[in-house]
Amino acid sequence: MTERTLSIREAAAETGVTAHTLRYYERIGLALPVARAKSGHRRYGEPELRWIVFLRRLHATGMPIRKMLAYARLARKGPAGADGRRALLEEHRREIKERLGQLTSTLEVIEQKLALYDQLPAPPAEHAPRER
Amino acid sequence: MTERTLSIREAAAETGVTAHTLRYYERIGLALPVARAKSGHRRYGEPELRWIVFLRRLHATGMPIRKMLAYARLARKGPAGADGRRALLEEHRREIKERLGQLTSTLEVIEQKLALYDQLPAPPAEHAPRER
DNA sequence: CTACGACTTCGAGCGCGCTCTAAGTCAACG
DNA sequence: CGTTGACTTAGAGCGCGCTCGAAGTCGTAG
Repeated sequence: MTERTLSIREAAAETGVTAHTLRYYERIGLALPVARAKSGHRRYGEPELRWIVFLRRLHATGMPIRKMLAYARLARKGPAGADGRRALLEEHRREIKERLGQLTSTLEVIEQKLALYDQLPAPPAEHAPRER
Repeated sequence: MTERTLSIREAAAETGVTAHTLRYYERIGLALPVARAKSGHRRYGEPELRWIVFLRRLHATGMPIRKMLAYARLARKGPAGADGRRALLEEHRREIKERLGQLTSTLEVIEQKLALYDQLPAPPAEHAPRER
């Protein structure tokens, strides 16, 4: 029943960010001040880790820190912030879908270009191939 | 048969970047020095526009400018740079696929969270909902 | 008791990709 | 001929998201 807690180094390894970044997130208010050992050292539990991982997901999919911050503030308000959180998530869902489309269409463009390298005797010309 | 050329402003509108950015791309070597009117003003033709659009696609899908620069240099070498260009494109294809996976899995996470807002009487708790 | 190493805070610094400013030139209009 | 306005260059500045350095504290090993 002992709760497993991690040092900042371990938490960093677990979440895939650096210890510097964990402290940074805390000081800008993206994460709450975490529990401390009596030495003053941070101790991370499961909920903190899950929160960081979720933030990184949002960030990796293009959400800027300012928006994550807004979401974090709403989360701290509990039920009162539910509508706002939902709106932010819906907005981000839209943006993810947009990015998916962008990636997919560029993937196609690249596949086409690559196909040229396979099929042509001479490599495809690119804009202004001369070099002086 | 007259070639249609655009001013920097028009080219910017056409490609979706600012005139500032067009000049910036030229000075860092991402785009070749473009033709000039006798006034000294830049004149953009079709190939230049297509090149810029392609660069923006690469960039929008996560390619850093340094890599685009490497690609541009290879393109200027013509056939001699074909292998290198191909390798860069293949690498970027891999990264795009990775990003697609990341976006897709995060999209699922968000869909799940959103589903909670629809089904629960109380909104879902988030890490450390208290606000002092 | 001492030395070590992992932690702490605070603040400065950095790489990226623009973005903007200042000062000047040129062409066309009235 | 004078004004307007779109362009030119070179270089400084900026927002983002970390990243690092300095200086100090704590707790365990030898």
